[in-house]
Amino acid sequence: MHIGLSESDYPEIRNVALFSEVADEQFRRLLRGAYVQNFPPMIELVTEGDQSDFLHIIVSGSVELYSSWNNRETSIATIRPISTFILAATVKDAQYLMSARTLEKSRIILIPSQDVRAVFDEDYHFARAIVTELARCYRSSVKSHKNLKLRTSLERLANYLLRQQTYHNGSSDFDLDLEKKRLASLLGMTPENLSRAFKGLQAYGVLVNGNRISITNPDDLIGFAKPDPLIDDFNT
Amino acid sequence: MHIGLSESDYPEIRNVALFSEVADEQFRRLLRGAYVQNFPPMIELVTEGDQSDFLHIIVSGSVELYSSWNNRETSIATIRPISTFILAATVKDAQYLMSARTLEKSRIILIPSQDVRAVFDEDYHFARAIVTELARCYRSSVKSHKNLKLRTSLERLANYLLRQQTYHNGSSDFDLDLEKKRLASLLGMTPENLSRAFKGLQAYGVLVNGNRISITNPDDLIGFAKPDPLIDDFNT
DNA sequence: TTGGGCGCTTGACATTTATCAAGCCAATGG
DNA sequence: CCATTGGCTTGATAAATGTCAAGCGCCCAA
Repeated sequence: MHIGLSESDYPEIRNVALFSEVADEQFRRLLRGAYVQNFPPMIELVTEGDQSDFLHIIVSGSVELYSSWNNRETSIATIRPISTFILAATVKDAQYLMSARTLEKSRIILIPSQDVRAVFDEDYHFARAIVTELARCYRSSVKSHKNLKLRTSLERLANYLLRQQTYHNGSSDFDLDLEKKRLASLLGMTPENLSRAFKGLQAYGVLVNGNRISITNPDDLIGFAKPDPLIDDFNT
Repeated sequence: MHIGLSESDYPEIRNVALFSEVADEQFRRLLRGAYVQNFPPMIELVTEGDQSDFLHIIVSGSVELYSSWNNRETSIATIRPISTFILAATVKDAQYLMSARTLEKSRIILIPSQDVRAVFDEDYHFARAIVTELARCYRSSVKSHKNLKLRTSLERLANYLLRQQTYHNGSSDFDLDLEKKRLASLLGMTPENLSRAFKGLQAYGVLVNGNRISITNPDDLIGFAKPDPLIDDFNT
């Protein structure tokens, strides 16, 4: 399963925003100790509480960040290409706060954490990129926090659907790209409650057929969901 | 109310971790456009949605970060000296995601955001300090998220009290340093519910008398709260 | 000094959300 | 092919949390 990086992988990685501006010498240094691996679904990549060994970058597939306490578990985020995850632990040389598992067959780049910290110290562009990425992650976390505390589960679901619709270029029909039980956990509710919440959104023109969502009356749904860029726009 | 910085303020600011390693020249540049201000209680320092103009550093007093949506408001964090706040917006040159208000009379340093970004580009030590601080904030936010989703309100209160006890050097008696209605909002519950939650913790040896908390049976409370460093330790 | 406001508490009640149990259905593997 | 599994849904019920209304006590300003 472990495969060292070959030169043919370099252009793909260069395209990751984090690396696009790094000087060639530092770029090679970063990748010297790196691996690319293909993982099957449902493999635990990272365990919360472990020391940060590698910075992970997902190139294809999807990864769930989740956390456990006292026999309960909750999904915290779903990561899709091309993105890093758990950068903060790498930067701080600290324990992981979340676990990570593949949801599908996924291709992941692993860069030793110590190399990331070393190159951070040497290459200004890389440092800048790390800060930007960290700030983005932090702001996503704050948005998520606001979403949880300021909205009911029905409102969270409504806004989730609107975000998914945007992601699917505004199409009125699209497929959920998560199992419903994971979506429930991500939204902070039980699967049973999610099922009922979908029913509750029928009143606002949401039709559900298995994984297929149809939004028949967007204005109605928007009127209910009241999406807010300071919560729902993951780019700002 | 606006007071330009004088040289006598410099040592105080130097002690802020963010600035302790910055080269003299860049340090002076940072402070050239900076202000120190003393604010009365309940002054709104930052409004969510506004563009980030200044990096704020609290030197004395306390500041509440909060957020609103659809006529609801929630407290997100309380900031105490010496600490920055809303660093991510400054770094990204983006809108504030949270509002901030003083809770008490507070002394705040304001550094123009553009100077922060400029010195970041010039001074490696400052860049390193910013990344460390950002990572710390991000991790705090993740812990907070876990706290909210994995625990009931009673468990959140119990763990809050244990953290406060630690903060007060493990003393069995201490005063709450927040109004109860703000504590309720911070913990994601109503004041009524908080009032009942305090009653519910009597069973675990928590006595409440106004703002005074006595923890008569710490082991019992710990047994119930199950504190976890990956949620409750704000230093890791 | 006193009246009003505010924080806090309490009780009664409503709503939201979770839990438990059962059943359906599609996918999977023998 | 059938049996099993797991995801999903539904109904009944329970638990957690919020809302509304009232009252107490403290502080502060008229």
